[in-house]
Amino acid sequence: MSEEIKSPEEENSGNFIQSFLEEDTAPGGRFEGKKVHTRFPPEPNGYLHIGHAKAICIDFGMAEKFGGICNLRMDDTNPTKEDDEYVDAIKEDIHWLGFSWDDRFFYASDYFPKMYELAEDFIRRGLAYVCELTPEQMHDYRGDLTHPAKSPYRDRPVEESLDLFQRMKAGKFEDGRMTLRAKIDLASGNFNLRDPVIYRINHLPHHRLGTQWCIYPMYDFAHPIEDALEGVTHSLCSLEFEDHRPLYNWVIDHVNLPAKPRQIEFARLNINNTVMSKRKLRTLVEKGIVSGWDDPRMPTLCGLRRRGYTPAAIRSFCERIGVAKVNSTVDSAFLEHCLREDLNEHARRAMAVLNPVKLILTNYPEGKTETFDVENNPEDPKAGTRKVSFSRELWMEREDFMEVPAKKYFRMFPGNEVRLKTAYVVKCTGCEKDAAGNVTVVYAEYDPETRGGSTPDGRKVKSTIHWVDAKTAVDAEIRLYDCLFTAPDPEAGDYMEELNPGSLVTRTGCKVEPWLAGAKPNESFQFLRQGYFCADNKDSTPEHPVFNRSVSLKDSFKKK
RNA sequence: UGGGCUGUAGCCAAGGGGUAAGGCAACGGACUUUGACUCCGUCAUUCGUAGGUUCAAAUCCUGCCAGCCCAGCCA
Repeated sequence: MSEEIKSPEEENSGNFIQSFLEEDTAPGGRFEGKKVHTRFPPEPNGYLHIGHAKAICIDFGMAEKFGGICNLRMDDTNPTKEDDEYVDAIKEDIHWLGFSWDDRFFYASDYFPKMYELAEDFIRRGLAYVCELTPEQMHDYRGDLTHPAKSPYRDRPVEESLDLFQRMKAGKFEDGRMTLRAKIDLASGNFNLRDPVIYRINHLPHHRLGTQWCIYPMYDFAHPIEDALEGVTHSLCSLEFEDHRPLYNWVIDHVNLPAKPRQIEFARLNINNTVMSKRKLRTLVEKGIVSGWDDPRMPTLCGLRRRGYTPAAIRSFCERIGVAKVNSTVDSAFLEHCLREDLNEHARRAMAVLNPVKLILTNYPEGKTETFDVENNPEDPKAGTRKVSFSRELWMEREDFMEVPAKKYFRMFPGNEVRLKTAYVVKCTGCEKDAAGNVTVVYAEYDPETRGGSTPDGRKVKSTIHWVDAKTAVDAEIRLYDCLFTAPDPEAGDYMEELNPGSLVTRTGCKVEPWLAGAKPNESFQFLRQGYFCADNKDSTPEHPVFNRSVSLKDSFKKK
């Protein structure tokens, strides 16, 4: 009875994180009887991009799958680059993707008092000490792959460390003067364990606490505590934190908190030819190479949104690429596929001529106008129909006409019949050209017997082309983005200077159906055979509609 | 050179002793009032590599090779 249709979630039949969660919540498991509790912990120092979308889908998705919950937490432990602007943008983008955290929105900075208390406790227990090495000395003393680190202050008396730490907090020392370090293992092959710094002095004002603090906990100390305080069971993060897990566990083991979260790492997302580094994206914005974080060429969520990408497509993509520990690079064609799939189902069809040339039906009465009903989406009858006007003079796509047809070309050329979508079958009779040889008008005769586009005599018409009534058409600007902000060669290393701004062609004087002038921003349309477009949410006005192309259609005719 | 992690098709990715899922891409073909969509078919005798254990190995064992991450008072 029920048809076996694979949903995207079923496509990949599970992943290793899921296995861990099943294990941990099963009888006898580490978190038996507890509900899975994850968190998404962005640092508010930039906008979220498609790479974060993967993490969000994993963090929120896994919790959801196990009937658990996921917190949203701003990991604001370093005031240097953080800003409230980013906090709001991050929340908006996650909501847009379709995830919610209810009342579980937190700031790491909320826990500063508790963290300070725990740090003092570490000192008292001989687990931490104040170190006065300069950053340069610290580096020199760190040792190397085969030689252990040196730390002259590690045996400082507890009372002395405590006093210095309290004075650090009181603002008695300038930035960099001293640090608090965890006393772990100077000889460890894992550098993170060579007495890592856990508190540093920074007199920059914090984005929400101002100058309340001048010492800030480091990630390795703060993060496990944040997780434990929130009752997180599974702290999912990316592969580069694997080496930090022993330190994460060390903090958890030595801190007296009931929750014992488990860190699990997975590979972050790479997409070929796509810049996926927050630092580089920020540079593009700061240097003015793009118009902002939401420039439609950016792989940021707000950029993709403005470009016409849908939350459903992005989530489908994230679910279908899977979760593993291999560093991998997903083909950008797959992202595009997921978008087309969603848009094909949901985007309304519209007629728009990107590169117009006049088409005159010489045997159609002057001054006459008729109206056709066109389906808004043949994939979805519920999308209804709309009225389209038709008269003697129309706009057609310049590339839909060839005076001398190429082989395998079966659109408009003298003597050939084509169908004007939903209107009539017309036969091309010729064209008019200017002095330079450019086609200015295409002439054709319509067949009154074919109203609606069907042929009563059953003859086949090879091609159907789109058009817009010249009498009612509206001028629009259409931007054809053919790729995201790219690096020409992924192997190029630090290619900041070589970033390719993405291929962008702006077409003005495009002709669109009149109702499109009032299109809602971010609603996607399929401009027949030209791809999917959405009204630009910033530059579009009712007088001057602007459309961004999200993705083109696959065209099979281009290969011959 | 020390530590950690990873190798299954062009790209993702399941599978964890019983004879290589699925998706993308590609390529055929059918259908089509979008050269789109949809549909059907093809696409790994073999799982980095060399040995070993076994009736049976992508799965277990050993060696080797390759790639990624780590020496911030970033996260």
